[in-house]
Amino acid sequence: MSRRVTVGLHATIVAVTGEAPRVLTVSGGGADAGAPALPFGPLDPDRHRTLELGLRAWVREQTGMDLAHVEQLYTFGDRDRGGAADGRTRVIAVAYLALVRERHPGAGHSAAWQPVYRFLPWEDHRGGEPALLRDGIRPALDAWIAGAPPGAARRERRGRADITFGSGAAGWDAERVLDRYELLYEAGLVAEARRGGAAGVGGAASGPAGFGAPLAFDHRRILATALGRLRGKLKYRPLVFELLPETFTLLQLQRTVETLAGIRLHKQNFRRLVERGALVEGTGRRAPTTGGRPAELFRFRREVQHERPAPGVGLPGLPAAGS
Amino acid sequence: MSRRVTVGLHATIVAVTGEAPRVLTVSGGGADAGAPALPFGPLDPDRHRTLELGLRAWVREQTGMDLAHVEQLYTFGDRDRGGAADGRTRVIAVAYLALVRERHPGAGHSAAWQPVYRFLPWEDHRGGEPALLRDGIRPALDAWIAGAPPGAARRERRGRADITFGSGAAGWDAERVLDRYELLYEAGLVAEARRGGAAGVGGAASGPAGFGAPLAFDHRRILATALGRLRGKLKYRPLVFELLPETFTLLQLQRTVETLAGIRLHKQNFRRLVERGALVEGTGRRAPTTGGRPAELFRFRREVQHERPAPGVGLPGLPAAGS
DNA sequence: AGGGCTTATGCTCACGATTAGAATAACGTG
DNA sequence: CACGTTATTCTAATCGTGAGCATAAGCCCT
Repeated sequence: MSRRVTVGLHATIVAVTGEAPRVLTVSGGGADAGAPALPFGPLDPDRHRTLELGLRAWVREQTGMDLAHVEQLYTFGDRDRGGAADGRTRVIAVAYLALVRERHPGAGHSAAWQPVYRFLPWEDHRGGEPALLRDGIRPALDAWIAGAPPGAARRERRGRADITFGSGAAGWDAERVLDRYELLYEAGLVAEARRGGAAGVGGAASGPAGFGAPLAFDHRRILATALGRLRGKLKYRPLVFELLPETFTLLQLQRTVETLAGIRLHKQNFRRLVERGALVEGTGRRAPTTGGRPAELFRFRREVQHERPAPGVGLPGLPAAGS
Repeated sequence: MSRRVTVGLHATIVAVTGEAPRVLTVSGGGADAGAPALPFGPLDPDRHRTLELGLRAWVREQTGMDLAHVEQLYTFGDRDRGGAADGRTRVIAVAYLALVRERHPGAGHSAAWQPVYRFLPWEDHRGGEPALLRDGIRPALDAWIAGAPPGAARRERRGRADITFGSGAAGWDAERVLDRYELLYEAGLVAEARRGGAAGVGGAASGPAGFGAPLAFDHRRILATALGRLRGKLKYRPLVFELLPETFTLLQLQRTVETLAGIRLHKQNFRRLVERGALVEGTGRRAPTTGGRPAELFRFRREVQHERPAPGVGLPGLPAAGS
């Protein structure tokens, strides 16, 4: 007879502390060699009036945390995506992104904050291109490209690698996080690729470890989706402020954006964009000094959302939207 | 006992013919007074290996059409979203956007192409602001605003109306299709709002008809999501070419973009952007004349996708992305 | 054949926005 | 009080866009 369908609700909960973006994880499921997992739980059609409410309930239960900003990311439903306890249930995953300010993992829970760049180390370009990219990933990709039959197939692989990892004429596109993860997956360069095919086969793979730390199930794919979406949305929605305290200095704001975008920004121009966009207003107060001239504390002007069509912090490449 | 969960796969299939964007509909479900519906069907966990394959299977069955470009839009899961035959099944809807070139509704099927702007008439600004907006919607929204208690609540409503319908300082933002539909829904200005609350209550509402033609279930919300996504994505992905024949004139290309974006564009500048972006290449041939100097036929350069990070057709407001 | 209409295509000019960096201000410390 | 550090202001060069003028190349008509 027909298999049952279950809908799982998955949360990518992101905070920024100590100049690193962090994601909240719980201890992972059995078959996946104990890799950490994102908080998740099945939709209860009786108790959960909406998907988002169900997600919030599960997160509260598993991490003791109440979410503020929540948005839906994507729905994953491949038969072999894993996540089914037995083979008789088809598990669909609806993934969400949540942004939180502080890092209180809620006492009495096993949840822990992990640096996002542990799982996606090739995404952090704040100190220039990571060595892992030059010494590890690009050579491995070159081998993968060379592994295709000459001609169209090989050109195809090279084209994809060039555009996603910014090797060609075009530079690094910070938003293509998911494209990069999926390319590495296809090339067999992340551990999850070797759990491959049939769900429940489990067990760690032999051979080289793969780049970055793995997550349970397809949760690293979800994380990549989340980071890509977040990076893209920073440009036209004032999302950063969900991650910052009530008042902050412009440098704090800039560092938070840089942390998420994984690139460094020009200080003076960043300030100008933020101020011209009227995203913030100065409180008279100044921040405790950290070695130099004390900075003024600013506050997010929530009104912008009702004034301008696409308020966001400027990221290079794309000029600020909404004249 | 626990209700069952079903996953529905919904397709918003869009084509552009005769200077109008069109969406493929099938004859609607019973409870909704025969309003047309989008093609959809439940995920079969045994037969459908992926959600997208399931969608394609349902579309082929209901419309005889094979889809090329397909992308996921959003997953709707509110308990009261309708779509359940009985009250004992919880129906989650995964919505997709598909783009097709021609308009062959597949013989022997009840499917039919409907102009998108029949359902969202306030979205077509190619001939200036539609009269419906000035004479119908804005006054109705003003009444809705005035219906809130004075103070914060009323300011809140006015702010939302201003930003979504572009009444304030900021102009019309073509991408906010979903925001506008949801505002009209909340204000009770679309027919679906009166089917309200409990699923299956059905029956047409009394009172004024509401703006635009309704669709079954929450399918107009899905359509609004699709149009908004499409408008946004035109800017940084070469999606238009999925809707055009193999060769086309630059004016055809421009008209197709205008049709979807719902606004008119400056001809010379549009050409410049398309050509500078190297999105197209001229074939030597020229199109059959339509009254003036014959135009050259162009072809989409598929290679761009492997050259530039964000190739798309230029839309005003936002400069073309990807230096 | 030539004038007039229509659409295509090429080009210019003004303006606003962005990039990059110099210059100056304000604080703590030795 | 000079120095290191961070904040903040300002400038110059460059690029991209918005708008419109001018020219080209077909058709139709007289």
